[in-house]
Amino acid sequence: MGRAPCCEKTGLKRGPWTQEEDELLVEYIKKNGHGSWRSLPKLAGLLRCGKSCRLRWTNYLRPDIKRGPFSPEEEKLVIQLHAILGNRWAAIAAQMPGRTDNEIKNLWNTHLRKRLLSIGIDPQTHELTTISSPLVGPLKRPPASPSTRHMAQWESARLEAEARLSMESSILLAPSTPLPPNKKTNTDYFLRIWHSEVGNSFRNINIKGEKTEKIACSSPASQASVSGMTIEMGPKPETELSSSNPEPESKPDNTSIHLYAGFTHSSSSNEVEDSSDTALQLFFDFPGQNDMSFLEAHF
DNA sequence: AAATCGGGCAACCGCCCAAAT
DNA sequence: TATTTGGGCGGTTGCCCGATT
Repeated sequence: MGRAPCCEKTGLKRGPWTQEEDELLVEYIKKNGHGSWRSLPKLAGLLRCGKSCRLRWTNYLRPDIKRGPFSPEEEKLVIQLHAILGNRWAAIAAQMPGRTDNEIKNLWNTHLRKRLLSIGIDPQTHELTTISSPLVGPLKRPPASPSTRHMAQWESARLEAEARLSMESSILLAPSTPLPPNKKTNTDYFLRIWHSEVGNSFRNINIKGEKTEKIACSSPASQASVSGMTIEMGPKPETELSSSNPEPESKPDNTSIHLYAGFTHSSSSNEVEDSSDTALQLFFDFPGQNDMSFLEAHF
């Protein structure tokens, strides 16, 4: 079953948009909204494919687009979101108001990818591609599935954020100990993403039966009881290492959060080591200090 | 001054998915 | 239920322009 082309290719203009075309498109959308992209070009008096109009609008003409170079903070955010979401540019763009998926994709392909490569970080997995060992020299780390890694990172972020949130709420109960502003941002940021459509899509994938894994946490081993909620951090108990993995929405009970150093994955014990990987470190450090410094140091 | 090279970015292509029929 | 259609997305291309030779 073939698919009909989105529009007639003949007689349509292609290539760069002229100012007149831009004006026609903007004027039409301001008056009528875009409605059906397929019929828009004819109604707006444009000799363009509907797809081309949509692209021009969403990537260039939309009034809420923030143009200009990316700030170091934005670049940092792109790297961190890419570590979680992979090449899902639209999902990354959704977390960065004013930036388009195309812009972010271009930034990644032309700048960030090369930067990561040049400092020995695999831009797809966000892992160090070589680990130097004092005994045997550089070691090649075996690759892990990107989807597996992203799920694990999602889980890590969510659980750490929830743990922080519960700690913060207990701190807030004691007015004499004000909350550090950066901590609040961390929690809100990751919980916001987790509860967005992006996080939801990951939860849905999980429900559909995709492989899941226990989560990572680089926090030191400790245990705290906060407002009736137990937060465990540290090495994972042996009994749980072999158990099947929980669906992200379902915790063992609603009063416990377990943050283990290292995560397991049913298909590969190598991935237990991933808790120390650079991407996670990058991820958890956001957005307090300027952790782009590790990149800047190389350039 | 001219030719070549390389980076950046806008735009296109084709696939996927959900809604409509 | 099967098929069609439109929108959205990610990968890729190709043009433009500044830097270098």
